[in-house]
Amino acid sequence: MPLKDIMERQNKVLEIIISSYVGTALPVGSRSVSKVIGFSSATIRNIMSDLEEQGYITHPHTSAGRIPTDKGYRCYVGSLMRLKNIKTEEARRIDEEYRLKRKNIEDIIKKTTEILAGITHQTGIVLFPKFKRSVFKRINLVSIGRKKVLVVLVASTGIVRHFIIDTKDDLDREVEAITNLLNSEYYGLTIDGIKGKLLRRLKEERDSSRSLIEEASDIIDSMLQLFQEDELYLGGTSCLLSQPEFESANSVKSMLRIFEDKSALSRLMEEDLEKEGITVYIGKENKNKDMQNCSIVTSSYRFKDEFIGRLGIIGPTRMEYSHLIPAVNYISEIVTRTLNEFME
Amino acid sequence: MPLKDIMERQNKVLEIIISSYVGTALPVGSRSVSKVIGFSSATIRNIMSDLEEQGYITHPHTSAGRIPTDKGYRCYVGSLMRLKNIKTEEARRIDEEYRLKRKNIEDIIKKTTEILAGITHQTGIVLFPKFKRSVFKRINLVSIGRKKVLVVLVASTGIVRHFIIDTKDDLDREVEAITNLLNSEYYGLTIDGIKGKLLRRLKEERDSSRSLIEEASDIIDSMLQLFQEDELYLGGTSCLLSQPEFESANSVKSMLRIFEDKSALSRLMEEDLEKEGITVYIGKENKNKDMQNCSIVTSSYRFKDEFIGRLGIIGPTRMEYSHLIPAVNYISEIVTRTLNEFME
DNA sequence: CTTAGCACTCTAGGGCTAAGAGTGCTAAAA
DNA sequence: TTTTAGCACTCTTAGCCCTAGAGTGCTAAG
Repeated sequence: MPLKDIMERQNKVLEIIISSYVGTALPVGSRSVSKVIGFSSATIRNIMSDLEEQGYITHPHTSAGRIPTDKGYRCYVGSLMRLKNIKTEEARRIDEEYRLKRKNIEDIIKKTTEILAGITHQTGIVLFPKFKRSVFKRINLVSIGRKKVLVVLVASTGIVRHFIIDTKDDLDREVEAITNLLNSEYYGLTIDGIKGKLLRRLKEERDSSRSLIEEASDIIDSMLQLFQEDELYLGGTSCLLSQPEFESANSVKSMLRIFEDKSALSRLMEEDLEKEGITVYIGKENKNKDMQNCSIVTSSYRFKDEFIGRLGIIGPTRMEYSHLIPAVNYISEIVTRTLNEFME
Repeated sequence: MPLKDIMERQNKVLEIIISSYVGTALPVGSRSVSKVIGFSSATIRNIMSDLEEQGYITHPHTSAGRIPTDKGYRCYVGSLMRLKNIKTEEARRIDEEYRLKRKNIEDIIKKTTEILAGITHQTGIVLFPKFKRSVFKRINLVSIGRKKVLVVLVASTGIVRHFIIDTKDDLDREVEAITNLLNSEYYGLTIDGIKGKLLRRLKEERDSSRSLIEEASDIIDSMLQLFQEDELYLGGTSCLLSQPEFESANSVKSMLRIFEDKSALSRLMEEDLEKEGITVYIGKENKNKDMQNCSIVTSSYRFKDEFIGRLGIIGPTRMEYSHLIPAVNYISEIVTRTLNEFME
């Protein structure tokens, strides 16, 4: 038999093993594969033996069937798998959710985690839009007490951030002037742009209207601090736990550690922010130890052709990639559309 | 022996059982109690038998020591327990955390969940200050596009909420007028007050400056919606899980369900909002099934003598009440002070 | 009322066994 | 040369029995 056919048969067997294991979480024996593919169980055993040698599948123990390795899943996701179209029923449900008017971006993002979880039955993850990356649209200072000013920032993406600062002097009268100054000076710049421009200004105008500039400088400092923060939202953390891989308390705990210390997840998503399309990390491909039994499927969403955030799911490596990858993709497109529509 | 002494000895034994069990999570045998109290193990067994009959302790099985029942803990918390003073080291740590300048209330509240968890080694819970209950201080409308207005609300407590509304007309010019109108009309009222006043206004001025009033009405509607939401923050969800009661995956899952569906917890805390001092719910005293292996210790925090929110901890019924109750109390006092100072 | 003594109960853990699932190898069949 | 049938082998799982140990409850004596 020519080499091509051997490969093809191996692939077919691997595919059968994976799709069976993904559904049942039970090791797959040669007999059950033989029923699907037509060859005898002995032949299948030979093929399986080859697949195991090449590292695509393993044994939990001698007398058990085979289960896919991370490498097996990777091969499946990379070439074997046929992506399924998202079900019209699901698409309808998603569309419906986003058709409802939302009152701010936080609202949209939080809802998105729930939708991700609801559709995929995994835990939904959304990295909040990066304020840092979006351009500055509007600042408003509101005096709310003696020497207390509320600063409200609006980015072009519609993200709003606010913080309260204590000013050196009572600024009640000057609030409007500073607001106007900041707005006209910095409109349309990114945060980095604002910072640069501010520093130049400070050098040029050492003497004139000093206190105003100083106050503005304080405000920008607070802003910069505020934007360092990553915000990561999770949804459907408990629906995951009905999966058999979380029968042991230990695996549940490592999952919880992931959920609680969000920094690892958020770093991971941030690194891939600029990546077009879907990214999949399978098991050991994750650097974080707690995540090495998990797969993570993510995709970035955009605002006016700029990637501003990323969303996806995390679950056991045994997940229905062929179905979930299109789902994540679809949701990221809808989020993109919704955010763009939200700001017209 | 007079009745009083019998009672006293029973109490003493119950206290020993509880404080031992709280520390080790191991059933307490008669011999170990006898070592502490001086009587022989046989005597202790008699006393234990009485305590069991009265429902304060049980057996996991015949040949095991005793463990406290919910009723036992209740009795301990209600009368037996001697509250310990908070350790100066802990108090110092807490004070330090709150001395750092925070940039907004969300920040303070989130930090508080972490501090609660860090000090008590349970999961920290904070019910966000009720916007509904605080009086209106400042509203700001910011035009951020054609027919899009950002509404920023500031309550006297310093809580800030924002939402974006679509207006019927392009309001760019009128934004300031509406802002001023709303500010002067409604300053110092609660939400309910604003609603009432608005409705009266609408009736009186059927003809004059109609569109203005209509716009204002829209805004208030969105506001009212926004304040229905409860916000509950949790911290230290995974530190709990090192406790032996969470060895079984099932118990972990029911805990996760509590964490994920926050509405039950938040309802519970809201109900007790007006209660002075510490509230403790032990095991079956909780109506929610998932919580029946847990105890919840909470206390309200205030703004200017008004209860505005509530904070506390949730953990296994086996917790060090004598130590944790003062800790929760202390933190609620510090949060009260911090919030009041934050707005002077 | 307290205590010593003793029989009794129950759990946890180890060792053993049998059933079942699935493999790997070999030799025969296609 | 590839496929298949057959069979011995391995390993897990569940159940069973047993023992050691912890702790009780009861009784009778102090």
